Amino acid sequence: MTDDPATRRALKLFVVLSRAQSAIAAHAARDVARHGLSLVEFGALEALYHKGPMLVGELQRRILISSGGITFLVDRLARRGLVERREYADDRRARLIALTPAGTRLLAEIFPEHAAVIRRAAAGVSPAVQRELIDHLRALGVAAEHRGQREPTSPT
Amino acid sequence: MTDDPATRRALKLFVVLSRAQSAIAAHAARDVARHGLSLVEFGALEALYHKGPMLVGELQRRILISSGGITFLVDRLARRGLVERREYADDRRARLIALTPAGTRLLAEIFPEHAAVIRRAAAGVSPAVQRELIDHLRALGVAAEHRGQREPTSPT
DNA sequence: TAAGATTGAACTGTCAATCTTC
DNA sequence: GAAGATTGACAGTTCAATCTTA
Repeated sequence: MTDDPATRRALKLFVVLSRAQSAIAAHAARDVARHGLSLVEFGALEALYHKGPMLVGELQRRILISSGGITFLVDRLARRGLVERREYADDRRARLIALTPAGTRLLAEIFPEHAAVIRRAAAGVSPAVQRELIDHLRALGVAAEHRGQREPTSPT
Repeated sequence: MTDDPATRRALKLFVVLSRAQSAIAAHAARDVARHGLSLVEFGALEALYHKGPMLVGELQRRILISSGGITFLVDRLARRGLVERREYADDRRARLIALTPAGTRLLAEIFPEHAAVIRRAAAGVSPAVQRELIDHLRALGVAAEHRGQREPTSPT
């Protein structure tokens, strides 16, 4: 595979990181599916529920989806009466997305149980280990993101 | 959001876990895209490169894709001449998937640089922290997977 | 000219049904 | 009847092009 121990370690880390993420995501997805929602749909609703109305682009960056994807997603949620588009006076190109009363009610109903599902899925490791994981994963994520800031243009 | 500290911690853990995974995956995807491959395509080729030929179902479980998805993926890779389907004498329902010489050459060419990309993406945390992360994420992932074994039937 | 959002085409993945072999 | 693989219909995403406003 590779001889260099640092490289082997990094590859292993990426594998276990991906597996753990997908194992917990599977629990989360199964839970929200009971209410006819995908994980991405739930993520958008949850962001609006906890942060309040936000611009389409803000929501897009928060849930890591393409610009075309966010438009289609908001369409879907709007068609189901869970969110609505509002005009944004400060910049008439932009639109504000907000939960409708029905959307707010739905989230108030399903969020607590969803949070409990995540809590149980993570309960395999102790609180102390969870705290360590949070710190270290945050550092790992931030560093990896910053390394991506510079585009893959060849240095002239 | 939630008052219970254990629940808050688990939600936070899931968020940083997802962000770290996707930050590293973004580097990996950008790297293999230079060769016209998606991350899933690369994952399948890499499995075959390091483990040798395997049954369709084995490959499917290894890269976490649906049964329809694996057939479509193998079709794509076969059309590009990177893998081939072989008959499997022990069970004539099954098929063995193997890299072609061209597929093997491609992986020999791109794997080292890909591994280096992952190594650099993970370099934001020290080797000691990486080792801890590997152990704890493995425990977290295994526990979360096992909890999924029993279906969501209510306890009687 | 650029930035925010949307559109339409193309692609990738899932799901349920099916075919073959066990 | 069950298991391995495939198929076809469909849902969800991305990408490039476009429209509107800054």
